[in-house]
Formats: sequence, structure tokens, C-alpha cells
Amino acid sequence: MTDPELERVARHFKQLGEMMRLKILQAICKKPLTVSGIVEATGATQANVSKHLSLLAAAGIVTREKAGQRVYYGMKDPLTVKMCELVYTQLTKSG
Amino acid sequence: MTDPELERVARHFKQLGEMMRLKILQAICKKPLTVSGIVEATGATQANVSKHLSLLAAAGIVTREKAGQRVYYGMKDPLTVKMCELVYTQLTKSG
DNA sequence: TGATTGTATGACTATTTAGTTATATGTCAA
DNA sequence: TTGACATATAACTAAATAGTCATACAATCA
Repeated sequence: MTDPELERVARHFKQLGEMMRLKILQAICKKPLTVSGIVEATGATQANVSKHLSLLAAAGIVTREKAGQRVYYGMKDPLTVKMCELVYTQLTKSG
Repeated sequence: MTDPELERVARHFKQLGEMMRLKILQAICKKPLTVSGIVEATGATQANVSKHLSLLAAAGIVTREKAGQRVYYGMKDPLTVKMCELVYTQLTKSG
């Protein structure tokens, strides 16, 4: 890969390198949730969740769909969840 | 996953979320290289490469093997390279 | 031994960014 | 309209960390 390509891949991984964001992804991995739903699921503040969702959406990791005054966020690519599981089993395997 | 588990997964992804480290991984993904070999391959300074390698080793992403005064670093798990490729195709797919 | 080479590390700076607070924006109901 | 609710964002603080420079440590060779 060229440097710009590596840069993009790194930026993608960086988004997955924050526990709060993984928590958010875990909350929406089954089905899309509203921001307040995610707030409730994660226990984080609304502002913090909203900020993380903006980053995740900008990175193309989550989808965003307005429904009235609510906004539903969902997983864009099932591969992301798979990757988290892969890393998890990889970690538990090596102790 | 529990919070501590998510924390570990996040920490792992965070290591992959830096271009310089991806560059290093790309350099050693075929076969292990010495630190100076990686320095040459990446163009980074020796101190910087060494620091990143310490982090990667601590995260269990690379292997470390001394051979005389040289130290060979290699990929610990081929899955890591697969993941990078997955993200790359995922990104190029979505533009 | 001393000199040299390969690797690691401590101290420092600058940058990035997670989280908070307060507020703005947008949407619906009465 | 007004009021209530849902989401986004600006300003800020504090913490983490990439990169640099100098130097320490370790292993080899003359």
C-alpha cells in the first residue's frame, strides 16, 4: 500500500481504538438505535455520544438516518463487528 | 463483551491506528526484519522505530527475537495483515 | 581492553483528542 | 406562536502520545 492508503487504513483503525466507540458499536450492532437509545445503552453523556457518532459516521463506519426529530445510527458494514470479534478471540487465545 | 474486554480490544485497534506502525507491519509482514532493516524500509529514525516496536510487541502484535546484537521483529499473527487488507478493500469499495 | 555497531530509553515538545458544560439547531405537539 | 424534546456543536481542560535528541545499554571485533 502507498502512504496515503496506509494513512486511510490507520485512520479507520484509530476510530476502532477507543473503548467508548466500541461500546457504541456494540450497542448498535444488532439493530440501529437513536442517539438517546445509545446514550442509555452506554451510560455516556449525550454530547459525548453525539461527538463519537459524528466521527464514526465521518469514517464511514456507521450509517445515519433521520426519522423525525430522532436520528438512527446503525452499522454500515458487518465486517466491522467481525473484526472486533476476531481481535477479541485473538486476545483471549494468547492470554 | 464486558468493559475490560472492550478496553483490551480498543487498545489493540489503537496500535493499528497509526500510519507509522502500519508501515512497520507492512515492512515485516513477509519475513522478520532487524530494527535497522525496518528503519531502512520505513525511512523513520531508529529511535522512533524502536519505540513503535516496543508498543507493538507489548500489544502482542509482533514477535521479538534476539540474534547477537540484532533483534528481529516479525508478525505474530497473520490475522493482523488480513485485517489491514480487509479494511483497505472496505475503504476502496466505498470510495 | 577499547572501539564500534545495533538497539533501547529518558526527557522534552507539540499535537491530538476524549470528555464536559453550555448552547445552538431542528422537530413535533398543544 | 410557545414549549418540550432530540440532536449537534462550540469552547475549554486534561490527558495521551508521536517524534526528536541525546544517551545508555549490549554485543561484537580489533
